[in-house]
Amino acid sequence: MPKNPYALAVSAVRRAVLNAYEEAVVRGELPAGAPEDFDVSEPRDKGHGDLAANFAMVWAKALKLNPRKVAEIIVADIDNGDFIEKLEIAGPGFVNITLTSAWYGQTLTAIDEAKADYGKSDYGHGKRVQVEFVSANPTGPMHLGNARGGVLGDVLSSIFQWTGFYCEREFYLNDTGNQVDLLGKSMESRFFELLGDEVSYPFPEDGYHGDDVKEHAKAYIELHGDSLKDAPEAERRTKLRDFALERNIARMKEDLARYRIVHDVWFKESSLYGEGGAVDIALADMKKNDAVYEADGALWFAATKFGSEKDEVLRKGTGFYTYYMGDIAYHYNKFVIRGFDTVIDIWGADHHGHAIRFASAMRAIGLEPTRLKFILMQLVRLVRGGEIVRMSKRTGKAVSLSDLLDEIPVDAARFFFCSRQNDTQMDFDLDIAVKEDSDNPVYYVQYAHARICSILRNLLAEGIAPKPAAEVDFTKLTAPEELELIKHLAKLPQELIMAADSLDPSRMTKYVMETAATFHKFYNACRVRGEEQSVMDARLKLCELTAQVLRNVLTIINITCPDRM
RNA sequence: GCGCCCAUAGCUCAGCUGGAUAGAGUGUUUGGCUACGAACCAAAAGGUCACAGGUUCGAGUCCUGUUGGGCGCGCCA
Repeated sequence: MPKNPYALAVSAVRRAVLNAYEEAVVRGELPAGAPEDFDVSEPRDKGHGDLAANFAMVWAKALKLNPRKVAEIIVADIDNGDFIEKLEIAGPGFVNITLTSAWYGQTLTAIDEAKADYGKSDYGHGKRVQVEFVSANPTGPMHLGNARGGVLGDVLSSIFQWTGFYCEREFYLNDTGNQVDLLGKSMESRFFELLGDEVSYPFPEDGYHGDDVKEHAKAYIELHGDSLKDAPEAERRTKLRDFALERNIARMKEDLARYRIVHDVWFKESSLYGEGGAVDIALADMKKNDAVYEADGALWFAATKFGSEKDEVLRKGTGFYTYYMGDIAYHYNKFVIRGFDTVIDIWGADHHGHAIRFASAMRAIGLEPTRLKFILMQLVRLVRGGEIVRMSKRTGKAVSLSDLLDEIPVDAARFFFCSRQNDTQMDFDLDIAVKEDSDNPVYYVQYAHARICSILRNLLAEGIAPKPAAEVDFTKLTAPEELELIKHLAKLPQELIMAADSLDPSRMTKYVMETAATFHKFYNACRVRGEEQSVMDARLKLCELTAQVLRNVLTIINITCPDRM
């Protein structure tokens, strides 16, 4: 498994401090009873060293001593080990730590050993995680919310895979229920229209008015003729509905593939129903837990017994199950039947009420609610020329994912949607996204990579290639810009772990932008070509490894990493 | 009415889960290529972190209230 240089430094510091404390207690210099928990992290201000520890301030209260006094005692007798160069007491009692050149060298060596795997860890210990995302209604084209959720889910899944989880990407296909029936009715109406009968089946008031339905109906007639005209109504609607669904699903898969998203599983809602299906099993469980009752001709979930504010209908008076029941059965299937340890559902923020209510459903089927996590995305608004864009110019309907991809490159779209935290509302500025220059952050990052490739090419043309890490003297790297860059590269594995913990893929775009910025600063401060041999070797290696890190992160975000641009 | 989310520089956003003098990008002003890619870098300017309390060594970050914006409260999905 690749190393995590940042975590190694942090734990080395922590161990050294705790050891020094134990010895101080034995000598009677400090009282026992200090809490073990304290923070070792990178200080905000770079002038405060590579790492800073706050143990003195955390302990001061418990030990009834002045924080600076505590710090002095610990620092006076600490064993520096391999990684700590020096410790300084500062401010109210912070201890600032400078790391040794050995640590910097080991960091670069670790990256060189792991290469395309650098960043990976076994943090997840193979735990099974499922990320369900997009799950767009198959009654029409995907919208911008799906575009945002698509990238979030896709990148989050990659983050889980990089941090040692087993992760599947899933699309929940709502192929049954009112909305889909309405699609069947809309198809039926278009079908008769095309056959010249506009009166027998008037278009449903709340039907799907889009041209896509007309096209589906036309295609059906071209393929199968008009035989359905005389078929029983139910059969006709079902056939037309399924035909439209299949075509919509195929189109969604195409659009998603174009967007570089491939789901492992497309799970059909309809498969939950029927004899012995997940609905039956989950319902039996709920009955066992005394969670259901009948009233007013409907079957109810006694959600108030499980923490909700009001009860919910599971089976309507019509005999059909509600979406809620389907969703309970679906999650029963995920956890109990398929054995996922954790499930992440990525939904639009308009579903947050449902997300909150779902905790009681989890309890009712005997599952710990925290195993199910929701990411609720706020709305996306398109902005062009300072104005909010509501409709697509071409179709007059809401802007769809494929409309968006017609207009801007996939790299830019993915990077942009991944660059904001999911709980913020976001404005997508088309003017910037469409620009292929440095205003667009994705090019800033790609430029850094192309620039490094150019350096490597130029030197290779002169017969100079990067050497293996073991043959490079990294102690030659001493400039602040060099050390900053190495420190930043060291953080990738930890950054991935934090992204997995906080379910926040935007950390990766932030990280890679900072990687690019840190490199550009180094580039402007330090030359590679023409320096003394050992310095050149070290800097060239640093360039090569920076490019490697950029590639690894861009692979996670799944955007291209050009050698030239 | 009740519930969830949000509010940080003119604009778009960070702020490492409570740390030291609140940071980037963009826009404005200025400087840096006969030297590895100037799609870059450096500097200046720009702030009552919506408002008022509270918690503690320490609050943009946590708790309460207020204001303003988004969303939700169905035998819809």
